[in-house]
Amino acid sequence: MRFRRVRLTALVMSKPTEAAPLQTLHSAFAEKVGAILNALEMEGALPPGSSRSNVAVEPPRDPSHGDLATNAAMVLAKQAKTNPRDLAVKIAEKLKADPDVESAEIAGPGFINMRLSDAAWRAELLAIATLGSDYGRSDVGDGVTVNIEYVSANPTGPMHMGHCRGAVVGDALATLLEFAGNKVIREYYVNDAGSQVDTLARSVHLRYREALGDAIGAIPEGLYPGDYLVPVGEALAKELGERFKDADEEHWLPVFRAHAVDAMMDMIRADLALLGIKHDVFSSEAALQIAGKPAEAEAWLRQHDLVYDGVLEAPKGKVLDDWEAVELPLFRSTRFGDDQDRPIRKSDGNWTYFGADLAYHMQKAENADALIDIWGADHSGTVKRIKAAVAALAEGQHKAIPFDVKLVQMVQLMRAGDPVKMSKRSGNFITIADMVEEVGKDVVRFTMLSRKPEAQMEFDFAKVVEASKDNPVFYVQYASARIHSTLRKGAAEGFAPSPDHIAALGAEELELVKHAAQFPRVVEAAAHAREPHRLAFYLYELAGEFHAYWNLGNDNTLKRFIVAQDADLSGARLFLASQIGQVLRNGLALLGVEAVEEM
RNA sequence: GCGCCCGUAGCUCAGCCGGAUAGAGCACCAGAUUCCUAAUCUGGGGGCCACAGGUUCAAAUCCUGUCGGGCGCACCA
Repeated sequence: MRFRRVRLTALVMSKPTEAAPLQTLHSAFAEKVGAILNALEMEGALPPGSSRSNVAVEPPRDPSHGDLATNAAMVLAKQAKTNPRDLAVKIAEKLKADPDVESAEIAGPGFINMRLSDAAWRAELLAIATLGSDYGRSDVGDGVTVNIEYVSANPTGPMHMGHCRGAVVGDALATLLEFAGNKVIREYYVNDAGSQVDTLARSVHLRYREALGDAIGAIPEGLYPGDYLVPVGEALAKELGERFKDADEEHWLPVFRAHAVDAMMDMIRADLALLGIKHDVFSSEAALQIAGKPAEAEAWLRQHDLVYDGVLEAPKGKVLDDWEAVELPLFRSTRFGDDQDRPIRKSDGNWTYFGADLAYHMQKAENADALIDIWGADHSGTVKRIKAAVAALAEGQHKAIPFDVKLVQMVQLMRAGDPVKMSKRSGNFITIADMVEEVGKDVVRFTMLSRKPEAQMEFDFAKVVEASKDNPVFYVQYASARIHSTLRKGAAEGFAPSPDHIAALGAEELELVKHAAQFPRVVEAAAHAREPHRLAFYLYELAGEFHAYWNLGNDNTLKRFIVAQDADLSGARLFLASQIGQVLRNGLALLGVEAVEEM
C-alpha cells in the first residue's frame, strides 16, 4: 500500500533528533534525508534554501524496491542545475554511511531505494513495546485547537440512521486529531430556536393532555407522531399537573418547548453514548440568540459593508407560486464565492438559520484555531455561504481561520439486499438504538468508517453481522483474538513474551514488523487528510498480514508462535505477536472499536 | 438552468496536494485443517482507471469540456 508523503520541510524544522520521544523509524528517516540535503547545501551541491515541498520519503509501492524510497534527486535536480541521477549518487552516498541503511540504490529516473538493516526493524519493534498505547501518537498537530462540530441533529426525536454516519466519522476524526497532536473540542449545535421545536412543543402538549386523560385521537398532520413523546408528556403531566391542560398556547409553549428540548437532548445523548460518542460542548441556538450574538454579528458585518438591505431574485429553474420580492438584510456571500447573497433575517425580523449559524461560527472561532463541520450531504447547498461567513470573519480579523466542511453521504439501509423503508412522518424509522442493539457498536462504527465519507454506501444488516473476512470488523478483531489466544496458550505452557532474543526473528517476522511500523505514518496521513477511514483500511491489511503469517504455522510447526523446544524463539515471537496486537489495539482505539481478546 | 459529491475488475470499494508494472475483498476456478481459533491461508483468471482534450520528464491522481449517477438550489432547518 502507499502512504501520503511526509513533508520534509515541517519535519526538518520541528526539532533536533535527540529529544524526540515520539520519533519512529519513518519520521527519523524523513529527518535523515532532510539533514543530508542540508549538508549538500553546505557543500554547494544544492543551492541554499532549495524548495523541498515535494520531497517524499516513503515506502515504495513495489516492496522489491526496498523498504524506503525518496524522490529527492528528481525533485531537486532542476534547482541544482544537474540531472537527477548525478544528484541521486551524492544523496545515496551519504545515506549509505548511515548504519541503519543496508543499501541505497538508484533506480528508474532517479529514485533512491533504501533497504534498512534488520537491526533497525528490531529497534522499531522495541519502540512499539516502549511506547505502548502511545505508539503512533504524533505531534504534527502542533497543539492547534480544532473545533469539530458533528451530529447537531435537531432535538425533535431520537437519533436515527441518517445521523449515524456523521456521528461516527466526526467522533473518529476528533480522536484521530487528538492522537496526532491537536487539541480538540467536540461540539454539538442544538437547533432549539426554529419553528420545528415549536412543533415539538405542540406535539408534547398533546401527549401531556393524553396523559391527563384527554382523548387525543389521531395525531394531527404536521405534529410529530412518534411514541417516544408519550413518556415526555407523562413526565410533564406529573410535574405540572393540569395547569396547562386547557391554557392558551402562548402560556404553555415556552415551558413545553424547554422541557421537550431537554428531554430530546437527554435521549440523543443516551443514543450517542451507545455509539461511544460524547461531546464536550453543547451550544444552544436559542441561548446564542438570547445572548444577542447574531445581532452583534450583523452590526459587525454592516460595519464592514458585508451586510446590506436588498432584494433577492426569484429562484431559477424552479416555480414557486408564493414567491414575492422582499427587502431583507443580506450577507455579501457572493464576495467570497457564493452564488447569491444570503438573508440573515426573515421578513418577520427573526433570524434565519444561516443568520444564527453565522454568529455561531464566529463564536466557535473565538475558542479555536481551526474549525471543522461534519454535515450530511443534503446540506451541501449551504456550504458556500457558511464558508463565506468564516472567510469574512477571517478577513475582518486579519487572521487565517482554517475551516473545513466535510459532507458525509447518505447511507442506504438494506436487509439481505432489499432496501429498508423508513418514513419519518409516520414515526416509523430505524433508530441508532435499534441498530446498535441489532449489530453492536463495533460493527456500526467500523462499517461506517470503512468507506470514504463522501461516497454513498449501503449498510446491509445481514452482511455486517456475518462473521467472515467479508466483514472487515470481524477480520481485524479475529486477528486480535488470535494474538491473545496465543499469548494465553503461551502463558499456560510457560512461555512469556520477551524482547531478549528478538535477534532470532527472521525475514518473515520482520515483514510483519515493517507493516506495523507504517502505523505512525498512516496516523499522520489520515490526520492530515482528515480521513479516518484510512485507518480502517490499514488495520484490515495489518490483520491480513498477521493471518498470513499465522497460517505458515499450519504447514510448519516450527513457524508457530510457540515452538515448544525453543523457549528463546517462542519468547521473541510472542513478543512480536503482542506488539502487533498493540498496534491493532491502538488503531482500533482511534476508531472507537474494541480490540477483542476472545471471539 | 445552476452548485456540490461520485464514476477504478462482473459486484463492493481502496489508491488522488503527480512518481516505478493500478490494488484488496466478494464472486468464479484450483489447493491447504495430525492446527497457537480454517471466523484463516496459498495460487489462478479478470482493467481503455466513464470519455475527449490539456499541463508535465512522469497523470487513475492536476486543469478544461462531455456523458452517466446521487444530493441540493424560497425568508425551511
